[in-house]
Amino acid sequence: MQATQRRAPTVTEAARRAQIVAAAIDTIADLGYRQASFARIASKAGLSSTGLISYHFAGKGDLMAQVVDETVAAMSGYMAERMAGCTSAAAALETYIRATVEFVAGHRRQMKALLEIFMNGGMSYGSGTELVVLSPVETLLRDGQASGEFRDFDPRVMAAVIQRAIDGVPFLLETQPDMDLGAYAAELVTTFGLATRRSSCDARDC
Amino acid sequence: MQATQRRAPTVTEAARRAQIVAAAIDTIADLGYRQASFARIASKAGLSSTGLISYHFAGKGDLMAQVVDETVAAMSGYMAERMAGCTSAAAALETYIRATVEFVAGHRRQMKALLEIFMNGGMSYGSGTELVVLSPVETLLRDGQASGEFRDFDPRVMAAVIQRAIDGVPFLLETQPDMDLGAYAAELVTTFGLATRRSSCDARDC
Amino acid sequence: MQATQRRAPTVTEAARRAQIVAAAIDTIADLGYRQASFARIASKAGLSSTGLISYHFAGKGDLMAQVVDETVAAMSGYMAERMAGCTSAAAALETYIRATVEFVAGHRRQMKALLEIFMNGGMSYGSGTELVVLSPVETLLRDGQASGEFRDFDPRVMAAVIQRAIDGVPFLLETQPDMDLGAYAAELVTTFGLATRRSSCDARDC
Amino acid sequence: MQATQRRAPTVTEAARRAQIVAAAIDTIADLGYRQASFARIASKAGLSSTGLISYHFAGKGDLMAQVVDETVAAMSGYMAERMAGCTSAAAALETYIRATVEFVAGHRRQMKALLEIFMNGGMSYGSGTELVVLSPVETLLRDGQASGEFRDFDPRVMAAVIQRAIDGVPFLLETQPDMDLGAYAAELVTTFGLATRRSSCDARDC
DNA sequence: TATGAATGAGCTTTCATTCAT
DNA sequence: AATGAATGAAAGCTCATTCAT
Repeated sequence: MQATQRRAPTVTEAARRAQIVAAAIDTIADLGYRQASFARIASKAGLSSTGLISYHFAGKGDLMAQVVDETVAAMSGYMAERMAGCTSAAAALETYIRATVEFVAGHRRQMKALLEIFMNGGMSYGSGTELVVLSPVETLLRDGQASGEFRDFDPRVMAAVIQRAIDGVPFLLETQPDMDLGAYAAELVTTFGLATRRSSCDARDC
Repeated sequence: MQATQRRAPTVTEAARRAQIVAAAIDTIADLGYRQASFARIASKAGLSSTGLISYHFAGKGDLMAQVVDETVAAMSGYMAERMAGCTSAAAALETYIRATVEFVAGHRRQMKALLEIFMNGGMSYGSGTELVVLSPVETLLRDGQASGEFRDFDPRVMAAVIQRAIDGVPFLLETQPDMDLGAYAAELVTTFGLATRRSSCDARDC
Repeated sequence: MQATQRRAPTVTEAARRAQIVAAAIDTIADLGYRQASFARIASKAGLSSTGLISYHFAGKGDLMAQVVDETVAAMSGYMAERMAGCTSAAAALETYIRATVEFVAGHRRQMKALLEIFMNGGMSYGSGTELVVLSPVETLLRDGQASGEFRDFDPRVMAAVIQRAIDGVPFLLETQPDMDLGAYAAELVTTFGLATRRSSCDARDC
Repeated sequence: MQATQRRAPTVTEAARRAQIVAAAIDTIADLGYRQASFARIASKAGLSSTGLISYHFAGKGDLMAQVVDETVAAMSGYMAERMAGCTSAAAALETYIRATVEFVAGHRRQMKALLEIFMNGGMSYGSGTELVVLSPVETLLRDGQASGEFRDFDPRVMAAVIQRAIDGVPFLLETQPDMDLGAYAAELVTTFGLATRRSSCDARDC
């Protein structure tokens, strides 16, 4: 019952938990959520017993939640760093797209695991992702509309569209592993630039 | 035996199969792919044993393939009807978006089941979706570029973005069940209209 | 329940039963007893339903008993013909060995099926074979001892040894399918000639 | 997990495995291979679930292989001890026959199980028996021929005949449980003595 | 006489979890 | 803190058999 009542974790415990979480990510990425049994995760982690996982985590759901938390935290940190210093909303959007694509491309195994968990575990896509990940884009879009940079559209819908375009990267990579992600990001930047900004004609008084 | 040698199916058999497929869709939609065991599907269908499912289908994969086939066939029929008579590529794109959103909204359970199967079963998203569902959009976009209606973009990337925007409807509906789908479709039409068409400035020789 | 209460079988019924028995032999010979399910037998017989087998036979045991009966009857007929006209016991033994080896070699599928059933079905080797097949050899040996041709040995033991040597042919054929069965029979004839006959030295007053 | 990665087995594990193997032998001997399901073996072993068998053995094939290994090892040890110190080939053959009959008679349940597995499991009689059990006799016979003790016969055929005569003991015991095995062995010794040795007439220059 | 349909028990295997040590 | 052992439920699948037509 160690994992349920939150006390300060020892160093050893933290290390074990991290090791197990890492093994879980690897296993899910390699074999998919369904094949990622405790037995296989323990095997990949070099653990002698599945009981050790049960000992450190309250259950399978708990372990998966930790995988999600860790991955989302990593992404959040990366994004925060990259987004700092953006002046205009348009620039922020471009940065957001490029940075996210880059992160997704550089953490393919984590993203695959994340996706598998969202689709498979009880964790619903809506309740998890939308609140944590969707929001920043929507905020960004609202800011752009307020400042007059962006045309009038439903920010929630546009945010969903953009987010899903970015989240689609893993799928594309599965089909075309050698895809040029810089080009992909550039396409998205152009596309959503055109889709969001006030018409350049208007701007140029046509 | 039934499932191994292909004969002309009897009326009774066709009915049973349809009943089982329907129960499978319901079960998957309600409980998710992982919980959709033969036992639960049989229970939902009011069958006496899981053996009857094995009797009518070669295995779980076969049953799931039938679910996919049936749903895709329904969507294809619907789309074919709606797409007929589109003259310009832009009109075709608009119709495609509106029709697909409508269909998805009107067949939420089937779409949920479809998604679960794609994510979970052996049926890979890439091999399944891309060929069956993604392709028509890409073709449409290529046509528009060839005719000069659309600007120069990567049609595969744009197709993926559009398709994912549409496939996202079920997720949005989960969060906001009362969402105005007509408005959503209209937003998408506007968005991808702006994103794809040759700049109006160019058209007016700016 | 047709198969349990013995009435005169119609021509059609006899044909069906023979067809099913033949299919059972083929299936067992090809796949082994364990894989020889009603489904597979029906499939090999070109039958539309396993129910037809249940209709014609009281159960799986009954069907297997028919396979045994039919094969044993065929062998008995063949042996009776070949054994006719043997004068001395030694000649009879030689003929018995050669004829049985020939029959076994010429009906490998039936013999394989027979063996599988004996080893697998409830039908015990002792109760079935010993009474039906073992006896003639024992009788033959006793006759030879009575006439003074054969030395003094336990006829039951010798009969068992001879019979098992012959029954071993299918096993040898499995390992060495191109084995020369004539040579094998000749070896057995010599071996059991030496083992059974009164010493030639004694006969020649050494 | 246990069954997949080979570690040094603990005392407890070894005991459990031995217990399960013993229960498997008993079950097969009592009910035959086909009825020897994990459920029945577990029940006979007093285990709480079939899962425990799967936990200790990689599968049914693995368990059966252990049964075979254990039995063959026991027999090999017994035979090695008994065969030591045989000088002539004739003496070796006699010892082999007597010792094997004794062992078979004293381990009827194991032998029955062994036979059932050979006939039923994937373990083919040819690949298993011929190499492990048949060979020593054949070698022995070849040695006797080389030394001039034995007459000229096909050693493989003779070995097969001898081996099958010995393997037939369980069947005979099934019919006549009170059979005198010493007498049986003596009969075999005499029989195969006559069948193999160079004619005494030749020896005496007849 | 024969068929398609249905049944329910049975199979091996995998699983997350618990527990004594 | 960690291990090996054990548990029992659940999984997908096959089977011989029954039955209405």
